[in-house]
Amino acid sequence: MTNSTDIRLIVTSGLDAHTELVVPQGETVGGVLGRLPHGVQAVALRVDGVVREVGCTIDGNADIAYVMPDEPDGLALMRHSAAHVLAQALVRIYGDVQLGIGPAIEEGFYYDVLLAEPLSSDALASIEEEMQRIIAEDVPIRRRVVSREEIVAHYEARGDALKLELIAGIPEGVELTVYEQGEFFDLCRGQHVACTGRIGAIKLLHTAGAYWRGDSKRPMLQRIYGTAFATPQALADHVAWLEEAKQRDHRKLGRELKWFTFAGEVGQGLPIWLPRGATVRRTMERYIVDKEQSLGYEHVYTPVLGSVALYQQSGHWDHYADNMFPKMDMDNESLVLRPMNCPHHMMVYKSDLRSYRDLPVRIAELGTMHRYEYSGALTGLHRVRAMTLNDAHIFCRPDQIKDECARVISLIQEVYADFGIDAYRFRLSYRDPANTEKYYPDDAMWDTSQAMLREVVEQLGLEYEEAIGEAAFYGPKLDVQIMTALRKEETLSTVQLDFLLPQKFDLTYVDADGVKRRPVVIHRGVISTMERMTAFLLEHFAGALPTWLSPVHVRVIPVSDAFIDDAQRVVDVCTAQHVRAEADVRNEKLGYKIRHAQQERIPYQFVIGARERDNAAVSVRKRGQGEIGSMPMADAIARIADEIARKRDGSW
RNA sequence: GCUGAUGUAGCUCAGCUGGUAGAGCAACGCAUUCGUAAUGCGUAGGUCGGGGGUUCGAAUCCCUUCAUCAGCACCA
Repeated sequence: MTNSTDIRLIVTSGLDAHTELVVPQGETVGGVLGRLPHGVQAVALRVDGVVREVGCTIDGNADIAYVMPDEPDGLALMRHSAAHVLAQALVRIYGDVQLGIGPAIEEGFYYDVLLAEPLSSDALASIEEEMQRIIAEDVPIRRRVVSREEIVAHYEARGDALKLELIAGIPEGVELTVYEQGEFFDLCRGQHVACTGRIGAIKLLHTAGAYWRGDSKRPMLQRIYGTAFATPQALADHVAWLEEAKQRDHRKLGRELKWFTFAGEVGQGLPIWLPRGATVRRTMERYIVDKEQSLGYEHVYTPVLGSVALYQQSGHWDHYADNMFPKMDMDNESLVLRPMNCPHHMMVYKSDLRSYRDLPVRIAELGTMHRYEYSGALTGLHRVRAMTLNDAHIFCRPDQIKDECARVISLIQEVYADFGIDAYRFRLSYRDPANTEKYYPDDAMWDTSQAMLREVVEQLGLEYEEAIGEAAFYGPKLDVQIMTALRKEETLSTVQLDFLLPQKFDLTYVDADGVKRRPVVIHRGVISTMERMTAFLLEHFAGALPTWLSPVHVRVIPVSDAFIDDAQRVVDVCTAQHVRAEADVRNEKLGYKIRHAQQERIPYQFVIGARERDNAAVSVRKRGQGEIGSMPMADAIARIADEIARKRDGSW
């Protein structure tokens, strides 16, 4: 018989789906798991869609599902608990450690701590050992509500100013909870796994500095990064992946493939494009300029220097002076290396009287600019101090905004298809109204422009996410976010609506009624900077870029010295058809040269021996595919030329 | 910029507690004239990131400086 205080639970998905269970009202998640066939494998329950840890009670009828240790929610619980175990280990080993915060993150967890001594990798190893011990002890993790007095007294006794500050930041009246495990407990909102033994496999990865509460004016703590997985195998797979990721690092590939270098003699963050990399860059530049010109963009050249007054007028000086190279006072001017191209393009617009019929005016440039990035921010080609942006500014009437944005978005989509980039997301970046320092203060302008951008994206039916506080100081952005091969998210393309610079530069056009009106500016970058795009492509393709973008399309390999002249003739035919080819005439064996061509990620190899010479043929090898066989030279070259022209690699 | 780590041949790295620098790959030379991911032998290459100090003696210990890496903060 069902008691009136009983509740009915239905497992809706996963293991034991469709199982029904009647339990007393107020039964715990742990109790429910104990009654279900596979409940012991789960780390928590999803109750009506909400994750509940084992100590939670269930107070009414509900749909439930297991939270398994290898799914994202389960991993998050486990990693959060692992962070507590890390803290417990630190207290055991060091005693007087102040604990900041220790959350689960995307691929693991960290804990920010204040410790008298810096942690060496040996120290990390012994902390990890202590963590293993705590996990082996399999102590229960219990949630307990505490009074403010009790918890404050505890942390005062421990001298933990960090925790005391966190507590002080929690409003009166909010319930304070701690999670206890053995002799240790941590102020925490939860949630956690049932006991330390439920934490599968852990590994501490590295330490780093991190500002307390993310504020560069506050002290720096030691952050210890680690990760946890359900099984040792899953952890081993992750560690192996980290190793593989290192092999795709664009700095490593850029050096190996001789695309670019950095020289201390030239300066920090100032890339030197070597011939191979320069060929890739020139290919991208010619491509995008041709494409933009075909779409009504007008390409210009403007100088890399600009007057400080120009940046004061644009407002950039107030926001970014610290990130510009210092000004040069010459004659009666103060000049800086330009950190962006917008003001120069404003002057292009202002060079003529514009009528409503002229708009939209689309001014584009491969704009070289220099920014004083903080030394710690410099990373290969990804963050540099000298860079060239595929930049453009579209000056249009308000009624043209949507159409122009739509055209930019479709350009972005075409370009990504040609570059072989298929996974990307759209992000609307808004201002953070609370951050009055960072954004131009005009609420009406922000409301209008943010709403307008959202409308464009919705009308195009694009999926998007929203990010508060990611806008430029002058307006909202539509950013195109891509996930790099190293699983870092970054912005490649951007479309920005700007009502501010037209005011600042007093831009006008003459409308149909003869009245001067204000145009709107759309800032947009499609292939980003040449530097950043090159870094991205190297990592994304692990150096093996689509044929049309590869620095060398074909390596011609004579079987022996006797065929050097024949190989050279093949190179000449390729070159005449704009197929980038070079011969490997070193005195080495065939297999050796093929190996090298493969390692250099050259898309095609032509092997030339007696059979080929006698038949005007080449023996084709394709990167990643191996030997394809002999075919007439003219056919092979035509086919590759066609792939290059279409920007699509075919299968042979 | 901040915290920590690292810096040895073009590249990847070895060199224990101080005793005077080594390997593989690459380069170059010679032999070989080769059929689809490494032919053999040989040669050359380093004031151990720079500067200062301790010491009879420093790649090794200390100080300082520069650069790089991880992360933080920043990213128009």
